[in-house]
Amino acid sequence: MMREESAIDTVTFAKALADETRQKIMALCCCQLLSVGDIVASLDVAQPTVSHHLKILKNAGLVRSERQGKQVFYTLNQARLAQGCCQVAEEFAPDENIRLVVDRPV
Amino acid sequence: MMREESAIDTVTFAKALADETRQKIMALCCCQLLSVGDIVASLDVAQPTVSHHLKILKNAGLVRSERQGKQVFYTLNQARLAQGCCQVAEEFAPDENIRLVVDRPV
DNA sequence: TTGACAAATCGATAAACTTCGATTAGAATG
DNA sequence: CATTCTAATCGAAGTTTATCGATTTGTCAA
Repeated sequence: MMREESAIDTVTFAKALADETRQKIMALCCCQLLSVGDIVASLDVAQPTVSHHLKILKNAGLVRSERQGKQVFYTLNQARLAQGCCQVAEEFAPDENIRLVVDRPV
Repeated sequence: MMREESAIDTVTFAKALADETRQKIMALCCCQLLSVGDIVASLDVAQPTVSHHLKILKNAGLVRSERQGKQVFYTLNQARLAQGCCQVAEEFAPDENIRLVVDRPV
């Protein structure tokens, strides 16, 4: 499995999501491995800005990184993001029924 | 039903969640109707600060308010919160299966 | 209508955040 | 080892946000 099992700090989680540029980065590397350069090329912002946002996302556990030679590739940690969403919902909306459905087709 | 059907702006939603004081307010008026004074009494912050945060939460559709005489009561809109969580999960974690389970026991 | 009470708005201040140019660190290559 | 390429870090500037005291608005009661 190797999922992050630890609980997420909901403030850290929400702050990581609370920026348009970071949401664009998340959307970009949602289902793929992208280098920092790839992300910079896709988003009208400078390279240090992208690195800054990636650091915040990484600190929240929302992206994984992997060095390949000179480049560093990032990808969204969807499981962690889903976990954060569920945790927020469970904590603040206990009367609603939100579930992480585990019977995912392999 | 009378739920908010409109899609939530995920940046506005995340920004509304991205503050510790606001999360405390949400936790407080999660399952009850509380006046601004009640909230102020529970949270070590001044009344204008609470009003400020309530305005942000209200703007995001996360609380409902209701005047009763001199007082204004607030309560968390759990359905809206759950909707926002699901929307974020669906948008950024499409490979995970998160659902708003509708077969809620009446 | 006057007074008292509750909450919203205003204005100012301080802290946090975003952004970017310049520089540094790390890795491959000649 | 020098060079080149990629990404991280640094430092500064500008913007946004959180906070509070003071004031205003709105409501009820006397």
